[in-house]
Amino acid sequence: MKVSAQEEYGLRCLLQLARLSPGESLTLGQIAEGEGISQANAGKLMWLLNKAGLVASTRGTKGGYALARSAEEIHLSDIIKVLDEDMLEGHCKSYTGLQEICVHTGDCGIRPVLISLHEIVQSALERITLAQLTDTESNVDQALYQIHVGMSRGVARDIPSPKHVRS
Amino acid sequence: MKVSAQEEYGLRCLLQLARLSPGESLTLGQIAEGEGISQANAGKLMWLLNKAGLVASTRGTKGGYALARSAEEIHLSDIIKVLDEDMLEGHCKSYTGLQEICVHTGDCGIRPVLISLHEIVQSALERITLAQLTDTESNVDQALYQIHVGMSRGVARDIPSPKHVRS
DNA sequence: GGCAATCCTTACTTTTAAGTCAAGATTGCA
DNA sequence: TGCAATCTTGACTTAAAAGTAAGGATTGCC
Repeated sequence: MKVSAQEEYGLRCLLQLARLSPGESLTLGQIAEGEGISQANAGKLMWLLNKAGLVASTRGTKGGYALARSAEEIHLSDIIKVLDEDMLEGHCKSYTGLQEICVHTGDCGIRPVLISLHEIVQSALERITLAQLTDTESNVDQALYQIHVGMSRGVARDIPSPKHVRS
Repeated sequence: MKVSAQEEYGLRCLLQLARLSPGESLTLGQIAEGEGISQANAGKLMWLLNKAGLVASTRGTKGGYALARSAEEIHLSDIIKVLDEDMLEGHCKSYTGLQEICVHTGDCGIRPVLISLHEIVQSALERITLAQLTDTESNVDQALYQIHVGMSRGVARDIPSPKHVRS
């Protein structure tokens, strides 16, 4: 249950764009340098994000990338959805997309759990915008802490508070 | 952000053991057959779970696997932790474990978010036991729905209720 | 028009995760 | 003791994800 490299770097590249002033843009070279990845790799990520309508690209000299809409209107859920291709679809194929068929048809105990987990993560991601990530970050920490606390209500079990939240 | 094949199948194998009556056990062959995977593959998973102290194995004829403690005492978080080797450790190495080093030292914006996400998932997993999964399952659906609802409190945003929860 | 800067796209290589195989070790039973 | 059933372990093969390379297409500028 990890964030893939594609998800992580795609998110990071978008973050660079989110920090630009209106009208500015970045070239592939600049984005790649900022993340310490190859231009080719950054190109692939930006292509995906472009195709999904999250970034706008202009070609030719003076070209580059910018967000397709304001950072306030882009939620992490949008981004992850794009970079995490084969989402849980199909009938009873494995959640990972590796097994096309599995022996558990219908009532394979853990499937509802996996789906619910996915929904929980998705809910969290829907509450965070790119704009929030460009701030001082304490903003996001607060939001995530809220979610954390929210979860613990109504269920009898202690949750350690996130260590990185500055009280 | 997917559940890996190893996590999914490991969990499923444990579920088989959780359904046994006290004193019973299953051989590798039985476990493998139950999941539709090869015996070799099941062997690898059980070995990991054994090493982590979640299952107990006995060798020789009449041997097999059983849970090392009661299903009520095994939380999904325990299981996932074992099957998802390189957890977020180290300094600023990528969350995915692929990049040993990255250019973002110190304040790489998204890291706190990734960690918080991980904690959110972990919190959810800590509230579900293997025992709950062996029940009618509506049990777990309820628990997860609670978490879902809990999250939405205190944050102004609509969350679609999980489709698979039978009202 | 010509050239340079840039994005676009496809095919390829490398690395990692997943899965397999086979030989070894342990136990129970006749 | 010997054999069959079982788990254990390490090396190997295969499949998927990640990353690279290179040529094509578009644009702006002189």
